[in-house]
Amino acid sequence: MQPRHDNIFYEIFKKLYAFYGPQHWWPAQTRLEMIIGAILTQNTSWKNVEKAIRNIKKEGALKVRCLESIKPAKLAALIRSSGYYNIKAARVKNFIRYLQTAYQGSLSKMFSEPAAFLRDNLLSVKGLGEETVDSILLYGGKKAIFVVDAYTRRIFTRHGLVKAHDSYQEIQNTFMRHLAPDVDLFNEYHALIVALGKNICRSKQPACSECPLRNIRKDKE
DNA sequence: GCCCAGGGGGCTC
DNA sequence: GAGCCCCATGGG
Repeated sequence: MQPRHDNIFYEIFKKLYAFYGPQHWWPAQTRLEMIIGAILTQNTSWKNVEKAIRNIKKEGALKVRCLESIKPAKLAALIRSSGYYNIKAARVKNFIRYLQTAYQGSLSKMFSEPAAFLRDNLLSVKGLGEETVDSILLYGGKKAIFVVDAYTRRIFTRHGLVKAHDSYQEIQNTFMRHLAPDVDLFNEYHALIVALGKNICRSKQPACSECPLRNIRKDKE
């Protein structure tokens, strides 16, 4: 099925973009920093992650070699502000080990893999779930993979565009059926959904009066 | 004091 | 496959 450029998924994107403007995701200087950030931000506000990343940088440890040799307890101390620091230290180490083993520590080699293949492999790394892996693929690898998060589920369920009990995969497929595989579009769309979720759609009420999506219609489906 | 944040794993049934 | 619990800090 060819995605049409006039369906409600595009309409919502346009509304959000007009309201919030470009979000400039992912806020990281390197791909490695992006990936570490994706792990650290699991169920954690980005503010707390920024401090953790600053600490790793200050230590001069934001390099594959350093992250490989650093002791888990030391890494945990550096990322303390991001919460779940013991688990996340282990998750970072798990990823680094995978990167070393499969790609000799080269992110360029890793990202040269086909997206579907890389997705499956990253999902087998303990501590990398669907949202984290898809973020890495989209924002780190520039692959056209749509990232689904809790806001996406909440907001689009509220608008009747996904079913309440749809799986992650089903929601992702819904978006990718309706949108052209465009990295920049997927990048901005997910970031805009987060912007909306953070601002005014936190409540469980259906559409507050200031919501940029308050007049959205679903008769274009 | 409460609730939540840019989740994921493990366990139970 | 769905429903819990655990991980843990920091900000509102």
